[in-house]
Amino acid sequence: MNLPPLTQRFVLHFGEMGSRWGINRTVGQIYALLYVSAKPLNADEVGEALNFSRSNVSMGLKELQSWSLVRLIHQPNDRREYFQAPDDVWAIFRTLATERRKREIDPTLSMLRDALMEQPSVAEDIHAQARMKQMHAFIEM
Amino acid sequence: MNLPPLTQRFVLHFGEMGSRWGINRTVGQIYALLYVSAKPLNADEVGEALNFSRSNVSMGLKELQSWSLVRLIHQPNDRREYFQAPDDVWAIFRTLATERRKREIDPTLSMLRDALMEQPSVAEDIHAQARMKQMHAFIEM
DNA sequence: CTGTAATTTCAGAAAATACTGAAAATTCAG
DNA sequence: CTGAATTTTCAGTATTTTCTGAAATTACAG
Repeated sequence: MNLPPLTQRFVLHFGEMGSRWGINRTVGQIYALLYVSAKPLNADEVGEALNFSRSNVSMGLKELQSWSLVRLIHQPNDRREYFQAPDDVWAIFRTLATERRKREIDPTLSMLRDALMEQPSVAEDIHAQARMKQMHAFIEM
Repeated sequence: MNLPPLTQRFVLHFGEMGSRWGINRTVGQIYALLYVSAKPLNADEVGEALNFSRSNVSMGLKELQSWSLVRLIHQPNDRREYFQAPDDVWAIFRTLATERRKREIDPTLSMLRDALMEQPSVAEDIHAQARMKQMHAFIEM
């Protein structure tokens, strides 16, 4: 990895941090690099800058696209795909919040809804269901 | 694992979900079990209910305590340690938000602060630093 | 104190996840 | 169409994380 010092710090930090989020080191670094880059980069440039295999970059970019965190664009007279991170920090935040709800909250809500429909069959489950109800009410709000 | 049906569903779901949060399956399941349990449980009971080794339970409970998600209590005339999940859902949410900030936001803020003090040495880093400034301002707010 | 019950630590095994290179698929200029 | 450029897929390998059993430590009743 051969990046200017500030960029490198930022990229490495996001790599570490990535794992505390749901994303992995590679994906975190790719995002960080695109975030601070002055111009869009193509997959080869990303791989070169971070020393990742081309296929790893491809997968990482796919994941970032699925999170809507990077956008794919084309340069005139260049067949390759270029990527950039949107620069409006507010928009990034909203995107992240939405995606996170979709992945972390919604499945739980639906599980709880299902469980609340059931008739508890033993004493312990009566209490358990009551607790689930509390949680459900809270999240719904 | 031999749990009543609703409890089991809840526990398994939290296990899966755990990985989307920063916690692992085991820890997620332990928390879920304590959350729906009508009474505090000791480590052996947890291990028995979930089929985890005693040491795994010990580590999981440690982690949950470090997140302030479970509380350690003692029963009269019983030397073992019992655990329960606080029942105020609001309090749980606040705890989680605090812990999450501590682990996910604060380190980033401090890295950004440091990076903003530096004098960029190359053109790319000038732009990178400007982007970091945007991010810093946003988080700070 | 002493001995037993309870908890924690930790090195290594097991499982899960991430990463790579090679091959397949896709895209598009000519 | 053709074929070169580009991207994607995927099976296998490498790395990281989780989990366990055995041993060490701690807590406490008598």
